[in-house]
Amino acid sequence: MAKAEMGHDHAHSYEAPTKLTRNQSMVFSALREQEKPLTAYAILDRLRGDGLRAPLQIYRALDKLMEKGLVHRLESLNAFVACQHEACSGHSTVAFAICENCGLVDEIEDEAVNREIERVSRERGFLPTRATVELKGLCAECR
Amino acid sequence: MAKAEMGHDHAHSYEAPTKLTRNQSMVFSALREQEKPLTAYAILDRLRGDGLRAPLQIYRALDKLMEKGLVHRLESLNAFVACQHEACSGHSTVAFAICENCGLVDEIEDEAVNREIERVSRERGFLPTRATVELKGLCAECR
DNA sequence: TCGCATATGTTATACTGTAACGCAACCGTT
DNA sequence: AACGGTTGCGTTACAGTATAACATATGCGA
Repeated sequence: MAKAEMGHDHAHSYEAPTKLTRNQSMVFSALREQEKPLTAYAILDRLRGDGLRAPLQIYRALDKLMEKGLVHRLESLNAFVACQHEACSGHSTVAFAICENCGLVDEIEDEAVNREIERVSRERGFLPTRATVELKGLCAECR
Repeated sequence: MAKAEMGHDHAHSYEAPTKLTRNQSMVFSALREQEKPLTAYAILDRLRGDGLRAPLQIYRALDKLMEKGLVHRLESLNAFVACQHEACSGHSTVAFAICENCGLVDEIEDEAVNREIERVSRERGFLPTRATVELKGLCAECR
């Protein structure tokens, strides 16, 4: 994955792997250290010692990290989690299985689920650009 | 008191239609008059003329309406929409196709999508209690 | 270098949702 | 009808989530 750190030649076919800024890498680290999803304000609390003070600093970093596919937002929790794959470039839909007991999140990429979502959209003439699939329940450890 | 969580097959009949309270029916009417989802505060604004003043009045009514299956919450919008079926109180998962152009929402109940979600959960030992499936894109009219 | 796009810092504010309290209406039992 | 439990209602205050607006700084390409 070490790629084009010194962007000299722009082959525009893949997404450009840009280096993270200081705030972005602090926010990303905070999320990676935690297995569980964190709200923006929880991230802020962890980073106050590192000089971050305002929610906007967190939200801006999160926006960029999501663009890069390094972080996902869990709509049903208003929280954010580090991608468990190698940077989901965002093309394929991912589902999240969220344990209501321990809080762990499993990131699921499943071909058949995506295919059925595509089919049901097509059947209705709906042209999807983004899908949110979040399951709440009990994980294998907690059930 | 305990209702069956799954496999409750009232295909067409509506079940135990408890009467709505005054606030509940005002909130429900506000949602039905609108094709599009409304936030709690948008509902409140529409009902100020009818004597409602506080967000909590809206949220309490919404909670009950969701319990009854008359209203759904759209997590990705922080908004609420009237059920398009006859009270989805059967706990089958519904998906929502949300048009990013016109704001219309199509409520989709699809067997195959649900089956694949069940399967992928089972494969990972995850025991789901609730699923959120929300698609963003362009509806048939707007594409 | 200049110029532009992006990143940052800060303050203030908007939007979304609950806690806690007391009172009122309803309902099933005496 | 009186009691007592449950649910609903109204209000104030507040917690939690997210963005607007503005100013400054930093990096990078022409």
